[in-house]
Amino acid sequence: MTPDKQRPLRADAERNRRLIMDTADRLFAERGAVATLNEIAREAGVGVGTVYRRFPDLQALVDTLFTERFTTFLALAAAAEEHADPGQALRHYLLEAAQWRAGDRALDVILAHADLDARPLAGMRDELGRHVDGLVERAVAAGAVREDFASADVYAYLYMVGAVVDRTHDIAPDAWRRYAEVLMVGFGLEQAPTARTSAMTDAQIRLTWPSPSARLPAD
Amino acid sequence: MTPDKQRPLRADAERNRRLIMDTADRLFAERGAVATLNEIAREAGVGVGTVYRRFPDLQALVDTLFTERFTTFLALAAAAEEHADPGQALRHYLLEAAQWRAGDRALDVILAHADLDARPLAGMRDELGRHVDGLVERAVAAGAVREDFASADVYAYLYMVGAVVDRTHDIAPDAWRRYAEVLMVGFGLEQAPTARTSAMTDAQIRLTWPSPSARLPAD
DNA sequence: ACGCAAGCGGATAAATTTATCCGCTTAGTG
DNA sequence: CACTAAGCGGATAAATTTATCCGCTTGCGT
Repeated sequence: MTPDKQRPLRADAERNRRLIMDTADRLFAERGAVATLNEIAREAGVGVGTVYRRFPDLQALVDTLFTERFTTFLALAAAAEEHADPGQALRHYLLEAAQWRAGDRALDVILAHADLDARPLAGMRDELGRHVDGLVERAVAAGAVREDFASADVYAYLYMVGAVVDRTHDIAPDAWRRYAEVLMVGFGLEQAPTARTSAMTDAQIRLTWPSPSARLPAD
Repeated sequence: MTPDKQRPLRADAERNRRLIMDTADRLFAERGAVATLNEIAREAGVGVGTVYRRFPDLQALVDTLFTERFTTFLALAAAAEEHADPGQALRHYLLEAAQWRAGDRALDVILAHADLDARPLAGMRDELGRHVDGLVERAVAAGAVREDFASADVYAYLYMVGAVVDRTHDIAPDAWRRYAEVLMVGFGLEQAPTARTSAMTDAQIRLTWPSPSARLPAD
């Protein structure tokens, strides 16, 4: 067993590492697409070598960025479990998770390139799975949701809300709330269709259609 | 005004054009991502020049492929309007549209690269808009759906079902039906949560998480 | 069956992306 | 302070992608 007791990075190296991650993050958010490691280096004001030394390729950088975020995401699930009422707990989680998804501009890019089977991510995925299973089991047992509601529905919900978020970021930042509500009603988690958020206008929807300009935003 | 009366292509050229389009389609479907024009040429067994002569760049090819498909999509909307019952008409359209989305493996790739503002596509988009507006107005007037239901909700529905479809193509080809139903219930378009399609298993959901292998499928 | 506009193929140029190597600099220990 | 392991930068090589050009071939109207 090789003792991979890797000592901490030198202060300047750690500083650069952070700078590279923050720059990548900003770049991903600004353009809605990944940037090359060379671009990130230029933008961060460090040499390419410095980037490649720390992140062998784009995948490594993306996975690192995602690992950091995933920690927050896990915390949300843990926090939701605090609720005494199982229905509230699940509702709360679904709303917080969607909000997290909506509040992070770089996240869709990162998700599109992450590798959940890669090392520390796989463990976090499994831990998340346990939290979600718990939330779902309790809510179903309490009759707070359709009796056939399953963990898979939570992930599907996130995929669906994510799809709306990705297309409405810049157009109607709160549009996702309407569909989060619709889904919860559909899942029997909420009774009244209260329509807290109204539908997008035709002009707004128009902007969500596929177009190259929607893919390379600021310049 | 230049009379761009472009005479039909020579028979062999037309044949090649079709071959290129079909090959691109197949490649997109197989790999879940766009291929380069040179790859398409090689796979189709024609010279690169032949491809570039007909399609100046990838965008042109994608837009052409999408235009063809969009015709089908418009026909669905027109057919749905036949229903005497406005609720049935809308329900029927939502289901048919989702099914169309689910039944075409190359479609998500094409959608991700299409340019709806480009010429004949813009006109088709507007025509679709008129059909959808009609379906929605009639359904709302008849009280078959939530009174605040809007055209934007139809597009959002498609984005959401599309998100599920894209991740479950190869894993559970019918999974989207469950969420189409959930959304319809949430929109007040259907009363009973009948759960015709059950949720995916944990193992299936696992396969929908982001991973590079999910992006380059067969090899 | 002739003639030629239209079409074809694919070598190759240009641009972009990806990644390495190595001489110079510096943080941090003693 | 001095020494050295760790880190830095960026020129440049390798791989990939994108696109053009032009000599040869062929469909098809007469």
